[in-house]
Amino acid sequence: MGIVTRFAPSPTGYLHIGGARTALFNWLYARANGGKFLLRIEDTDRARSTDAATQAIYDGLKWLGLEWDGEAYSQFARKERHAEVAQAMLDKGHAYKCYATKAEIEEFRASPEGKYGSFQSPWRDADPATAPDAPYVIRLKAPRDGVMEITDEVQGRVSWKNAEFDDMILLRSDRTPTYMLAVVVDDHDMGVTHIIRGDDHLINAGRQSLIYNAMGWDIPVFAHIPLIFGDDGKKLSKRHGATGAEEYRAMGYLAEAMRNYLARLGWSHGDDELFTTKQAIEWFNLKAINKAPSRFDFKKLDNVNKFHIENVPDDVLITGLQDYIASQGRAPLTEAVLTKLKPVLPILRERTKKLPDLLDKARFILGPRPFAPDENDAKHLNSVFNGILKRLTPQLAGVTTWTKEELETLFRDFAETEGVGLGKVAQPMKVVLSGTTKSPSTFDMMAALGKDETLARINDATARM
RNA sequence: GGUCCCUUCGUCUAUCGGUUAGGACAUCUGGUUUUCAACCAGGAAAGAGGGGUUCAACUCCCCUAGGGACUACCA
Repeated sequence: MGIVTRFAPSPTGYLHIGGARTALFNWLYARANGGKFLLRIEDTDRARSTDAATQAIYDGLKWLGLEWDGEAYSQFARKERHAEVAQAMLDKGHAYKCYATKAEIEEFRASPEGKYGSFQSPWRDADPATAPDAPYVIRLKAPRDGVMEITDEVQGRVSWKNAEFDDMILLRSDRTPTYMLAVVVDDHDMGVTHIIRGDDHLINAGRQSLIYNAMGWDIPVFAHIPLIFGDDGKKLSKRHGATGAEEYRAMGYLAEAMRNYLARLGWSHGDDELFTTKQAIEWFNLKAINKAPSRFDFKKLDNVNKFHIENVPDDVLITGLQDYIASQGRAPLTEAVLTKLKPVLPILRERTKKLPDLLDKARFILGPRPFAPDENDAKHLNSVFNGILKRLTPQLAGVTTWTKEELETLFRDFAETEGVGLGKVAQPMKVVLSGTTKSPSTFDMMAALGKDETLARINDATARM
């Protein structure tokens, strides 16, 4: 029973992080059930839609690994079909032409009764013979009695009195469709079986069901997911920090981590917090989606990111790195660099929260020799340490098994005979090897660098002191 | 104003009538450590309020409060 989901953003900006999660849920559900995940750009608002925004949505989804099936649909391109359906509704008597002008409607809204009820068109039951030769909109002839009930996979059963719904406009006077019409027609034509979207659309599910019924179409399964808020419980906006998916790439988050964090925000699988996308696909279901909105927590995201930086396969990490670098407008890492990087990846991944941190740590293997010490770390290369080096270097030169463990033992013994803490020796050595103390462990670096290179760097440093 | 939705530690959440209400992040204390850090041990921390139903309610029902969505020829 082919499941079809869709993500339908309007291209008026970047890909919002809330939208990204909606897309993720749709994607997860489709993948979990062997279904299709479709993308539709809701570009019927010509004034606000831009190609750049459409591209930003594509880019954001691609970065997040949320590949859609087939070509993306353009809602605007389907306007003839929308008009056709509006006409069909007219023919079936479920819609009517309304000649009320915008001025008349506004006048009604400004009036006392306009404060409460919605606009009731006098043309609903008017004799067609009295119709003027003037522009008109096509309105839905919404039922006045009865109840509209929908069953939502997340919200449960929700109902409204039909009287609550107004005769919404289906086709504007310029023959373009409104959102309400376009969505229903497109979802129907695209064969969408499950509509997973933000719960700001919950009422629209009722309105749209009216159209489905009028056309005699099957109503899809609804799942209205709660929105994401900022840490203060208000709608997530710029002042909370990043709201665009792209920004997270630029900050150095892994797509795998974003998928994990976003999936876990509002959905759960018992106590599982850290999981792969593969697991998320296996576990995902609509029933476990929470009904309450959740707040975005950067601290937790950092923690999730740290986990994935540590555990993701090498090629995924490299891809993430390249994505990050591209987001900074820098040239990609070359093959030569990657060859140097790959062997030290294990020591780079430890204790790193974000991709730029990892790159910082990689300086010891990538950076040009000799290293000019960082401003804050230059103090380590003082005369005392110079003396220490004089006694230590010969010992190092005599090492036969150049491993992390052997070196650590040697340093500990050495520090003990010197009568100083290990930190007094190992810490300045980091500056010698990398120019900074923000590096991997001293012994990891030495082991990775090899004996000759290590000795050469000590030489560089003593020349400077 | 009206309609609809939501409400467990600071945060994300588990619990599907019977638990000392569990976990994770953050936080605090102690330990360890060559580092931005990490790790180990331990602590503090929650069912919005009020009524019901029931032998028993975080869990079911109602009310109140607070938050949110919608109420466009936007989507």
